[in-house]
Order: sequence, then C-alpha cells, then structure tokens
Amino acid sequence: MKVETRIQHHEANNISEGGGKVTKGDKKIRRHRFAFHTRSHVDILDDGYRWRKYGQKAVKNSKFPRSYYRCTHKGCNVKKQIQRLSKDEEVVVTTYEGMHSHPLEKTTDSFEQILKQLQTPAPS
DNA sequence: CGCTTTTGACCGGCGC
DNA sequence: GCGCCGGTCAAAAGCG
Repeated sequence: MKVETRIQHHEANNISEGGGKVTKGDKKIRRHRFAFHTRSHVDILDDGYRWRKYGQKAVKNSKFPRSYYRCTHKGCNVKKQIQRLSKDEEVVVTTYEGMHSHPLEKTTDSFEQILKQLQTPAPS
C-alpha cells in the first residue's frame, strides 16, 4: 500500500478562511502546524500515537465534516485535526498542532518515519 | 472495567 | 445587537 504524503508545515499557512481567527498582523499564531496531504480513503491515519476524538464539526468550505483529535498522554496535549478535501474526497488533510514529548507507542508503517523526521530533525 | 466514540450545546471572536 | 463560524467540552453509550 503506497501512501502519498505531502508536508506543508509552517504556521504561515493560515487555514482559516471564514473564521477569521488569523487576521492580518496576527501575533497569536499557532506554532508547530503540520499539514499532511495524504491520499487515503480513511481519515484515521495511525501515525504511531494514541488519539482520542473530541469533536466533529462541518466546515462550510468542505462538503465533509472536520474531525478533531487529541493526543492522550501524560502532559502531551498535541492536537490533530483531519479534514477531507471537498474537491478530492480521497485526499485527507491531517493537521498536527503542538509537539509531542514522548516516543511513538507503536510502529504502523513507513508513515511513522515521515513523522519522525518531521519532529526529529536530523542533526547535520 | 477501562476506554473510546458520538451528538449536542455552549462559548468566543468577528462582521455588519 | 445579532448572526455566523469555528472550536471545545460534556454526557452517554458501546465495545474489547
């Protein structure tokens, strides 16, 4: 199973379109924002961490509802939101928010490796 | 038994 | 002031 993953990262990318949470001259921008464009059919992409769904809301820009997940850990409050592209329902956008403070709990596939190098920048 | 998931409601911010 | 949108929490139920 080949998984096409595209990393967008960089908080400069404000995904807010209508909410207007990130207005011009925004100072409270969110750091550590990883946007994964994954070509998959399931939104529940296991990256090796435990996630507890805490909400689901439908965005106007997307035909499909957005899912909100949270990392269940002792002091690891990493948030993750999944959204499907209305243009391509087969494309899932996984946006990570926050930084983990613990190693992965499991090893799914090469997927974890992608996340690992993202969160663990290889020292020159 | 523990944990997770699901829906609704509520809230805050912004726009007009 | 109201409406809109997004985001989060709460409670309950279901499942392993």
